[in-house]
Amino acid sequence: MPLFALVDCNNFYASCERLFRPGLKGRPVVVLSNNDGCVIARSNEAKALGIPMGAPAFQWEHVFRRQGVAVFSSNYALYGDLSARVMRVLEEAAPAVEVYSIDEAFLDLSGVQEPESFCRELRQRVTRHTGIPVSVGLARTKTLAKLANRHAKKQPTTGGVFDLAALPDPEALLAATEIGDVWGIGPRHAKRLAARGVATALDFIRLPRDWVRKAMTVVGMQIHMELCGISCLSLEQAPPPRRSVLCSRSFGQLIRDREHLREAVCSFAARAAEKLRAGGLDAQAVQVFALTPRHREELPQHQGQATVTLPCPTDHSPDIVTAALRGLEQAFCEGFAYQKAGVQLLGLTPSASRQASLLDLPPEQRQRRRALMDVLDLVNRRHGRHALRLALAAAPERPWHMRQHRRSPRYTTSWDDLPRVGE
DNA sequence: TCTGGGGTCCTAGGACCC
DNA sequence: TCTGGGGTCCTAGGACCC
Repeated sequence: MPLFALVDCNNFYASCERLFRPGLKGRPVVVLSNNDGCVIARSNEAKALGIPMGAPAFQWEHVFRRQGVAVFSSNYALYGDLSARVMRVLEEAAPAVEVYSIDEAFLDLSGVQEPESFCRELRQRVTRHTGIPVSVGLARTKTLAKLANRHAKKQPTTGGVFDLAALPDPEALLAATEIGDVWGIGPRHAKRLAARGVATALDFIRLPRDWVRKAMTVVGMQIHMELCGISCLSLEQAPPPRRSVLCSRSFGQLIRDREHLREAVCSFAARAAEKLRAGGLDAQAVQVFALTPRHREELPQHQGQATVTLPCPTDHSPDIVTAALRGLEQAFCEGFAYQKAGVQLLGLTPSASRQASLLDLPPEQRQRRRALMDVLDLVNRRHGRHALRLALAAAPERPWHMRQHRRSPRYTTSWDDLPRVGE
């Protein structure tokens, strides 16, 4: 019988911000999304103030001020680095680890004696080595381990570790879990299920599996089985190959002007191409989209989108930018005020296995193009992401660039931002 | 004034081929 | 009057996750 543990960092981004500012201990902390748009992480104190996940920041500004909430723009350089440290501790301690997201990992503890005390020891180890608090849920399936983890987080009596597999009556926990809180059940399915009288995870497992399969596809059926203790999802230690690369942003102010949108799309395409090369991949197609604001019904709405297929797979920034701008010509409509745009690269294949094609350039020209991209990436790695950019790409001082007024220093990834002790 | 960004998977339906 | 069938590939849309 398999045994899974889910290790999840508590309020991860908020915990990261607190790490180098001991003065924030016990104070409410929130972290905002890109563009300082909405709340994406909250310390327990912030949760206690009733600030919901996803809350638009501007609506809560008065609470932030009145309650002395420490507010941060998101600082992914910091979170990514601390995440890697947490994962390293897990990998050193556990036999098999699947890094599931920036703040979560599944462990396979099938052969481990005394799994619960193993997890308690592991939990302390992570805190000792990284300063990040974590919770651990144990169960026979990944979906149940998620549930166990929620319980470990919410119930202080668990001491941050909860073993559902050792419980004599696991149905009690299912009965206490709202269906929308089950991993894989989103708001749409929760609503449909509610209409059928399903309020809890226990109600759900009592539905006939055939019905679930029909109404919620094989994905729903797997959730059903996993909640019943039948493991369908295995530990994935090697990350699956990427299928797409996306770069999109909301703008600090609406864009009506075609030229400005071209600049933005050019920057996004160039950034997407960098990510592509970093992963050693080529793209076969470039998709561009431009959207008007979702929450402004008084404005005319438009969702423009176009896909351009490349003559042959490439990771060359100018090719990708050119294709993106062609796509934009189709997606863009004069007279609308756009709030967000993006470039997505599709049909990814490893550059190493690139097929020779009749449309390919002669070898010496290919080498020159390759060398150019190598230099571009090298300079930008050494001197910052915008050090070298294509002529069409937006200058960083454009007014519609995203807002990030409250970003903390890059304490762990930038020499200039190292925390100072004893000042 | 102000509501994120980056991913995955599944299915249905159309195009296309033989 | 009557107009095949089966397979594959691609895409769009929907749903979900963190």
